[in-house]
Amino acid sequence: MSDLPRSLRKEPTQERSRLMVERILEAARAVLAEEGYERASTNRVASRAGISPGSLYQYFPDKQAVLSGVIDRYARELGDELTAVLADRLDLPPDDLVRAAYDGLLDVLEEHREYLRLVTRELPVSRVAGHVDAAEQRVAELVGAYLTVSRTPTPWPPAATAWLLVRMVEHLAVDYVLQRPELDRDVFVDELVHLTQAHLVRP
Amino acid sequence: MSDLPRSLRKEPTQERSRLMVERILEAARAVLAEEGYERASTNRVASRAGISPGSLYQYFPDKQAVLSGVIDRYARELGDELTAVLADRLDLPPDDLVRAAYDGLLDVLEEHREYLRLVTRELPVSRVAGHVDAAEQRVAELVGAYLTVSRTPTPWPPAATAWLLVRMVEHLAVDYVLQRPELDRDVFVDELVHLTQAHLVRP
DNA sequence: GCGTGACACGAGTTTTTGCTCGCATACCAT
DNA sequence: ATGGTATGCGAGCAAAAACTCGTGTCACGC
Repeated sequence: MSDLPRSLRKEPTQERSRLMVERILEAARAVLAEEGYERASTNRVASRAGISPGSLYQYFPDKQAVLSGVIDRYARELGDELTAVLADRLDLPPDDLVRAAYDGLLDVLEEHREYLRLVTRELPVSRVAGHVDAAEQRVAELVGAYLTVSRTPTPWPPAATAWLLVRMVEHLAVDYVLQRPELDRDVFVDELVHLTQAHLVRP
Repeated sequence: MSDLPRSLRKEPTQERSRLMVERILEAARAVLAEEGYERASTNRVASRAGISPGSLYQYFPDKQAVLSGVIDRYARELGDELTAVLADRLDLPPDDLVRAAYDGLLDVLEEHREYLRLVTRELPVSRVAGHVDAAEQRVAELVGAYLTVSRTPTPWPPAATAWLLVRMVEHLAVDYVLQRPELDRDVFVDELVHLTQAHLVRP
């Protein structure tokens, strides 16, 4: 029932109200992306959505809940796609797996480039951290589980290795997508694979 | 003289006014760190500094200038220390250089942990980007110059190699300092060195 | 059809924001 | 001392913010 503790003020029951929540979140995303964090006021979001402020507050208890909604949806979406991409490639032979996974990762990030910029550049990280951490956690767990199950020999405890690899690859991949440096994509992916193997395979 | 184009409204000439600018920046830093970005209003900063709003606007043209001042000072400070630490170790034998540099890097970051959290977690990155980019640029240039001068064989153009190394090491080091994972510091530094060499030395 | 609750509205309240301005005080050269 | 300039004050303004509430509309079960 009310399993959304303070994220939504009331459960939308009719179809049009579900659509209303949709419009609000979409408008919030657009305002955030186009006008920045400081100008993302509830009034502006409502106006952009073509609705009245009152309607917004019918579903969201406060401004923070609206922004959280945007981030949450995105983090969940991206987390879903990432874990799906990884899971999809889990049965490949280990030699191809890492490259295929990073290739898929870049695809997903490219696809959500705009949204990625919004969450990582436009919002104060502290407001995003909780939601994004959850998504990162899922990926790190998946990686850790794979390392354990596949009995890949790891130089560190699997959790620590997963931490390092996920952090390293994620940051580099996000920077690559957002900054588009003069660096061929295949060369870049090769390097991610190379670095990963360098960590895993010790002399 | 007026080499601070629009950052300060007027050049503080007397001693007490220089102290006032100081108090404002310190108060802004404290409010930002303790209460977060949204609550960092000019009134609150002035009140925290124990001065009047009017005095704040005597030196800063607008709110943005105050926040910029905080970030700018920090970015400059950190950039100075980082380049100093690196430059200091530039004459070490290449085998020790990288490790010594990363060790120094971690020292500097640890030392500024609070400030680091403020700039990387509390502020919208888009507001920080310009200032931090400058500091990162200095470091990347230094690394690129070293690679060129020392005739270190690089798999990529020096600029691209510098980009990858700086991004990788910086992100991992910042995450390490801010998240304090269960990972021995020496082991971590060793790994940074290992990864660096893995990139530089190709099979 | 019709009544009842869900839904949407938007003018309006209250609070906070960024910022100014007239006036008081402190400083320094003379 | 004295005058002028630099500095500091804080009440207060206009704009914008978050959020409410009384009123009206819709849609669905009966």
